[in-house]
Parts: sequence; C-alpha cells; structure tokens
Amino acid sequence: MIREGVAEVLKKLLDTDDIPFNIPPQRELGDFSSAICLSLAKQKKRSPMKIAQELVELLRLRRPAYIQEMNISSPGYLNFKVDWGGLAKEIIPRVLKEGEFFEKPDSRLGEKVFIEHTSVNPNKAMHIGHLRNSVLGDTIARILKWNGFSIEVCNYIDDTGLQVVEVVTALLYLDPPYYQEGSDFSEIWEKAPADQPFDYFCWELYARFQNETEKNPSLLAKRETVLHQIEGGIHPIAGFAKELATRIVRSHLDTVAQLSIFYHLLNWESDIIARGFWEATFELLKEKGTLRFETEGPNEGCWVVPFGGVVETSEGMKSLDKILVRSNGSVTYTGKDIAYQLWKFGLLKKDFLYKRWGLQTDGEMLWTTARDGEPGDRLSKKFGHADRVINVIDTRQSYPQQVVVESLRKMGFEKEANQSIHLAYEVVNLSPLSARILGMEENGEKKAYAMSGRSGAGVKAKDFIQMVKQKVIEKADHPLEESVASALASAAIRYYLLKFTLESQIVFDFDEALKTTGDTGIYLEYAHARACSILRKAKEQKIEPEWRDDCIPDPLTGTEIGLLDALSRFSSTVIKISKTLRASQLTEYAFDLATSFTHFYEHPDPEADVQTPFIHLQDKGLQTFRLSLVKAFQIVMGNTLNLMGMPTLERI
RNA sequence: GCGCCUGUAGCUCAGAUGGACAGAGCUACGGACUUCUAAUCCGUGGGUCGGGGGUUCGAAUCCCUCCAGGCGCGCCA
Repeated sequence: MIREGVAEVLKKLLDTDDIPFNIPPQRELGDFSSAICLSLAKQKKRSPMKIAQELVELLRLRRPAYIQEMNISSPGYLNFKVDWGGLAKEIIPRVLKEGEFFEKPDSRLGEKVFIEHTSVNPNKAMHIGHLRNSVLGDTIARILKWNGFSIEVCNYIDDTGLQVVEVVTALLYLDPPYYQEGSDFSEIWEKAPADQPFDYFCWELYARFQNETEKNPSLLAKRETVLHQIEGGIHPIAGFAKELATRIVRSHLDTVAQLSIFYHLLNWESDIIARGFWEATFELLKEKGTLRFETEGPNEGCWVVPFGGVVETSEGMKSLDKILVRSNGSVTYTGKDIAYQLWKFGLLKKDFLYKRWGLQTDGEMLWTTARDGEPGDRLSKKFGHADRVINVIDTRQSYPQQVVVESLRKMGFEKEANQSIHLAYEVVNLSPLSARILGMEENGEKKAYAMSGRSGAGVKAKDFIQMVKQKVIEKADHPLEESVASALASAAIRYYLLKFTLESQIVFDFDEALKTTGDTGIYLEYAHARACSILRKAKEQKIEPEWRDDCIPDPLTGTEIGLLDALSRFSSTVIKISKTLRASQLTEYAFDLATSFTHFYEHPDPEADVQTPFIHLQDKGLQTFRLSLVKAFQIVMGNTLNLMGMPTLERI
C-alpha cells in the first residue's frame, strides 16, 4: 500500500517500470528507502545526489499517500518516513469493514486457469513427496482464485499405466487363489484384509511384486498379458483394474481431504484413450507438419517430434528427438500428454464424457470423466478451454514437459505454448536417520535417500498426518480437542511443505518435520487463536470498541508500527505470488505477520517497564485502537491462513 | 559428453527485479508466567555467502571458470 503509492508517482516522474525499495541501515533515516537515483545516475549522466534532490522537490508537490517526510542521504538514497497514523486511519477501518474481501482484486471474468496437481499413480498409498505436490498445487489455486482468476483444479488419474498393471497382476497372480478366466473376482478382492486400508495393502503388494519378479520371471509374462487386457478395455480384467484404481483414488482423496485439498475434476487416462484424443492429436500433428516418420536410424519405424537429431554421448549414439508413436504402433506417455494439453486449452475437437463423482467435505461437487457420462455441452459448466495451464509436476519431468510445450509451439499454438506453465519443484527425500527408522538400507555416505514406491520405501502420508497429530497432542500443555489436534496437524504439515523454495530439495527428517515451536504452522495458528482470545475476553467484559479516527495514538509505538507495516504488505505479497507462483513467499509473509503481532502483544509499549493488557487499559481511546488493531490482525491473518489452506482456529 | 538445479551461522532454511554493517528458526547459555494463551518473549554467542576471476559507484544476487552434490538426457510413465 505504502510503497506502491510512492512507486506509482516515481514511475510517472521517471518513466521507469522498476522502482526498487529497501530498508535503510538506521531507523532515523526513514522507514524505507530507494536507490533508484544511483542506478539512474549513469544514464542521465548526472550525480545521484542532484537527481535525488530534484526528485524530492517533485515528490513533495505530488505528496504520495502515507508519506510524512522525505530526505536524501549520500550517495543518493531517497529515504521515506511513513505517516503511520495516516496509514492506520485508512487501513484499520477498511480491514474491519471488508473482512475476507480486504484488498481482494476484482474478478477477471473470462480468464481461466487450469491447474493440475496430485496425479499420483492409483496403485498404492500416497507418501509425503506426493503431498508436497498436492499442497503446492492447492495453495497456488487458492491464491489465483483470490486474485480473481476463474480456476479449475484437476487430478489426473493414470489408470492404464504400468504401475496399475503391476498391482493388478500381483493381486491376481502372486498368491492363491489365482484368478481364473471367467470368475467374478470376489475371491480376489477377499485377499485384501479388512483390517488394513486398501491403499496400504497395495503399497506392500506393489513392493512385493518387484521382488517376486526377480525370482519368478513368468510374472513378467503375466504382466504383459494384463497390460494388453487393460489397454484393450474390453476384458473383465480391465473392469477389475478400473475398480482397483477407483478404490485407491478414494483413498487418495480421503488423504488429501485431511489437508483441505479438493478438486473440480478427475481426469482418467483410460478416458483419454477411449475418447480418441490421441487419434485426433495424431492427425493434427501430421497436418501441422510437426511429426516425422523415421525410416532409418535408431528410431526407425517411429513417429517423432524432431528436437536435434542423433548425437554421440559417452553411452553411445542417442536420439534427442522425442518418440510419440513406437515402431509397434503404440503411443508413448508424452504423446498422450500432448493430446491432454491440447484438450486443456480447448484445441482438440474431442471431449470427455462427464459425471458426478460425489460431494466433497468442503461441500463442492467433484466431477469425473467417465465412459457412461454425459457430453460436456449438456452440463451447466464447461471443463477445459483454459487460457492458462499450470501443471504441478516434480522437476525430474522438466524435459518431457518441455517437449509437450515445444510441440504445441511447433503446431503453431504459440499463445498456448506461452501460457503452459510447468510448476516444477524438487522432490522430497529422506534423511539418513529417517531412512534408518523406516528400515531402509543405508550405504552410509548419502545425505539423502529417495523414496521409492517400487521398493516400498517412504513415509506414507496418512501415517505422517497421524504422527504429527500425536506430537501436537503430546506437546500441548493442556488436553486438546480432537478437531483442534487435527487442525493443528494439518496446518503444521502444509506449512512445512510450503515453506521451502521450489528449487529446494526437502530432506525429510522426523525431528525437523514434527517440530511444534518457532517457524512452524503451529506458531501461525497460535498467533491467530491468541488474537481471537483477546477479542473474546474483551467481549466477555463488555468491551466492544467502536472505531474512531481520533483513537489513533501519536506517536505510535514500534511494535504497533511493525504490525501496521505487516498488514499493509498483505495485498502486494499475494499479488506478487500470483505472478511468481512461489508459495514459500506466502509462508514467509505469514510468519512475519504473526511475529509482528506477537511482538505487539508481548510489548505494546516497548519503552515502558510494564506492559498493560489491552483489556485493562484505562485510556479508552488507546484500548479502542489496540483492540481494533488486534481485530485487523485476526482478519488478515485469517485471510492469509485461508490462502495457504490452513484452518483458522479461534482457540487452541 | 550435453542440459537443468543446488552450495549462505553448528543444524534446517529465507534473502524476486544488483543497493547502505548478510536475516530467521532450531541448538547452546542466561533471563521473563498471581497477567489479554509462555506452543510465547527478551538477551548472549555464532558467517571470507563453496573457491577464484570479471562487470559495476556498489555483487549472496549478473557473467566466466573451477570444486562439491542432486536430477534429467528410455520405443518407462
């Protein structure tokens, strides 16, 4: 609010886009400053001090909002002192009045952002690495929605991939009774024990299958058969696989719902195949001249997108070109992904059929693509046809994602290619200690151990949620209600998974992840609940302050100013993140906001020997001001927590 | 071999567009609860920002190079 006002005036005066701001070394110089004159000195061929002097003169005439005083310091810094009283007069009543809509941008009708996240293979339980994906995607969706975009969140279900095939094969043929052609699968389903979650059962089964194939290669032949039966879509095993995947998807949805993560649509790969997306894409690719059929070389007999031909590497000759259709005629994952990306933008003349999956715990309907669904044009809502597409996928898939985007570009869909965003993040690994706790083999040198569904190595998401909940209960100094413990666990986990930058690999360590003090989601919840408690106590004592502009003290104390400053940075922070898509910038802000409040709470009068609780203040004007500031904090903190998908507890 | 990412305090990490003496949490040590919530707060200690060059009035930030680590370069997904 403050800096933006100054920046606006400076931009007009200087005809520049970028106005950098920073904090001066001494508080006496100003509340913030800019080194813009230093960087302009060269191009204007004048001394920075001269430019600064002139600018200050001009700025005094324009009077940017909330600026009390300006000065310059050597070698040419512009320093600004904020009129904190003036800011308080503007911001506090506005927060109180606007509540959850405080600083919310107008909706940008017509701008639709499609976000795909989670997309876990439906053949085993989720682990904490998958959670990072879901939490990132969900948070970005919330932030973009707040910024006025129309959003559609989708979870892609790869139900025809090898991973599902292997679990199906394992369930049918690893242990007796084995599947007999024509049987109704009831005996097969009974193999899953009733006292264990189905996704956990499959987690172990999948890992076991990997081991068993080494001893018993005939299983690989079985796998091959099952693969074709599922791909064909007609054999009863295809139906069985779909049912298995469906059960796992339910488990996944149940898992992420514990962290308040919901979707609009489930997209099944089997439907992409069944609805002929690939055939349409294949025609389009050929029509646009994007594809090449190889008649010689290592890719002989394949349809490829050229990306640099054949090169020599230390491992021999390799092709940089991307194969979309194998020599046996089958389509690769990247091929299907291009088709899917085209659909997301509404560039494909094919569509899914849709039906309702069910109501989610947030009260919203979840839709799914389905063979027996309705055509999209008969629905009240329209899926796909996005202006921008964000795919939340870990960084290991950067190359194939790039291929998808460049293929769109080669097809002439330049605009759509530019609006295709791969939100890449580093994976979650395990610390040596965590790996040891999980019973993984360590080689004693590595700093991080990759989780692996194949070997069954990893911290399962639901286990982790339960552990954090247990820890929260242990660490509390009073008994916690069940719902409060769950809410705190959810907040702690989301915060932990969001606070790292996208490029930062999370080396998961139980001690670190289970922390309940300091820079954690618990701290944020505690600050919010504390504000609620103050307001509740005040109400109980019949103190219900009515805001008046003349209640603003002069001068304000340092901690009051710190809190006002944090409140004023809310909107610019959220707007910035809608561009950078970096959720860690929101946790950073949230922690700063909570810290500012806690400091204000602990030391409202930092210079005084005694700190008087707000509800005991004799000065009713001051009491009104401080309680209003508490209320304003509680609202903005609540809004911030909502954007991160974290609960807003009124008491802990 | 080529490409991408990372290296900041004992540990885990922030430092968008280059700005004034580099920040936080944890840990260690010393303090503060008859009080609006101590899952908190205050204080102390702790750093040649991987090394070396360069650009610049100014570099953790940009360029080059070297070192160390991770990932990718499948007719897997």
